Amino acid sequence: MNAPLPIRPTPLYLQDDSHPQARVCAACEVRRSALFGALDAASLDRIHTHIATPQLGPDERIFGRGDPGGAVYTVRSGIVRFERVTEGGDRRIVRLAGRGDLIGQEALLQRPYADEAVACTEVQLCRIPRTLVDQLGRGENALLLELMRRWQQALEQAEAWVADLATGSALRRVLKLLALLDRHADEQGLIWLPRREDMGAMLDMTVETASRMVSRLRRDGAIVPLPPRHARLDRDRLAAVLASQDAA
Amino acid sequence: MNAPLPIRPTPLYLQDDSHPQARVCAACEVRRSALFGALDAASLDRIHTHIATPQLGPDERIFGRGDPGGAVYTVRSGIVRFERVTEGGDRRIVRLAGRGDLIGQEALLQRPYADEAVACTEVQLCRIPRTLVDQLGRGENALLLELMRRWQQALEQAEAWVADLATGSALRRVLKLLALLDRHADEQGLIWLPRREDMGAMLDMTVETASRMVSRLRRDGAIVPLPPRHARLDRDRLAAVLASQDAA
DNA sequence: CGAGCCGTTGAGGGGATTCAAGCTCAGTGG
DNA sequence: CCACTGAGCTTGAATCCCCTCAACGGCTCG
Repeated sequence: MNAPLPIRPTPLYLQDDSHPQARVCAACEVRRSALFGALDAASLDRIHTHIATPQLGPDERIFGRGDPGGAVYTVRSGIVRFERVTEGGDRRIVRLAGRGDLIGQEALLQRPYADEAVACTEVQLCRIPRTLVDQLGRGENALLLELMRRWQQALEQAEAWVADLATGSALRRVLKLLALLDRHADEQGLIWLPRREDMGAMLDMTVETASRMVSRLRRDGAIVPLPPRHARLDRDRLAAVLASQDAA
Repeated sequence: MNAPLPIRPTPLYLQDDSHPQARVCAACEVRRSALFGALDAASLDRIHTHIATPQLGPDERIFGRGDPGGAVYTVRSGIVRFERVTEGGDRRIVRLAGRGDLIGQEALLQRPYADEAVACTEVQLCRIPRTLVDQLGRGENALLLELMRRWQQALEQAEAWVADLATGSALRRVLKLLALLDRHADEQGLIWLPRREDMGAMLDMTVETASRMVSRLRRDGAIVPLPPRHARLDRDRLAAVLASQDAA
């Protein structure tokens, strides 16, 4: 059971004669960090009609690997995972995206999606058709800069994933994952705690090992699992465990 | 000992009154796959004077993590590795770049470089000052598209690194690395074979384990090391070993 | 209430690390 | 010319971490 996300009311100063979706876009709480934050009100007004804001539940698919890329998405809330199947035949999660992240950028290059994108938590998206960005790209330079910034950000996240989550002992990798998830904590300070099977797909370990590590941290008081799929972290104790781990 | 790379003569039809560097750019053997392949001759003529073509030997540094990003580079030949130091304190190679790849894209966003870039083999580069792309970006759309394409390519390589090189047994990871290096083989079919220490930094294993795996493949006749730092692969036998590995 | 999924824990075995020693080879200097 | 040296590679033995296989408990749902 996942509690529905709160819906913010439209600010009063925007309840004018604009198109409804334009008001939603302008009021978007992630707009300052979102892709279209780079656009002025006039540009926004030209495109708002084509932007959908789909909402998905856990384990619902956003797009699949190989699907024709018809749109890019901005993550407004929630966590999205990118999966692919290794040649060995097992599922591997290669990256996570959270609030403000841009996903499915391949679409802008008229390419099929490279990975399967699946919602981890309840997820709110902005769906931006590819053609929309195409025509904007002709004139607006701010958008392109913002786009490149996101691209680079995704790249750095992918490299950080290799450096952090694919390195060291099982305990260390779990600690790093928790640190990453902590950056996506909700307003009550709760994190999304993946199923052990998903943790295995992220960290290349078995469900048993993932369970053992989480249990160990739970016994140390560093994490308090709050089913379903959530937990509270004690950052200090986690840091202490990580430090004692590095010392060894 | 690394043999000097062959220098191609300038095609006859280009020996006109152009600037010398313009001729070099136009004759560049990787141009069709290079960033500026998207530009026409006129644009090329405007910028050629500012493009340097540095040449580096093995283990020479191209840029360091945190350096102010003054330029992007196209790899004309050779292999470049991206390193960073994990919080654990040990060196980790997070990606490789080869012919035609664009490196240091952070510079276009006026950011410092995210990783240390080091030449693995003899490397030839095109150095493209950031300001040059800035002014081109205003008018030329083809360049921007090409730029985004490369960005996406780098991202996909990073994700494939996680899926391939950070997954499975030590033998499997070594096999995957060899397959990757094979795609950068030179004209004689030789690959760059990293030092065991570097293999360890790529695959998160010890030098001893890396050595054991290479030795095992050598005994199986799947790889013939040709010091210094090179080897010849038997693709069929490598595939056979990989298959028998997956079966287990 | 039984079925099924998920998480947990234990026992045993295997693969990677750790620690250690010996090897090749290039460079150096007696 | 050749011992000496140090870096890189290889191999062995012991240890340990993680995987595999197995069993069990809590929970949700039909």
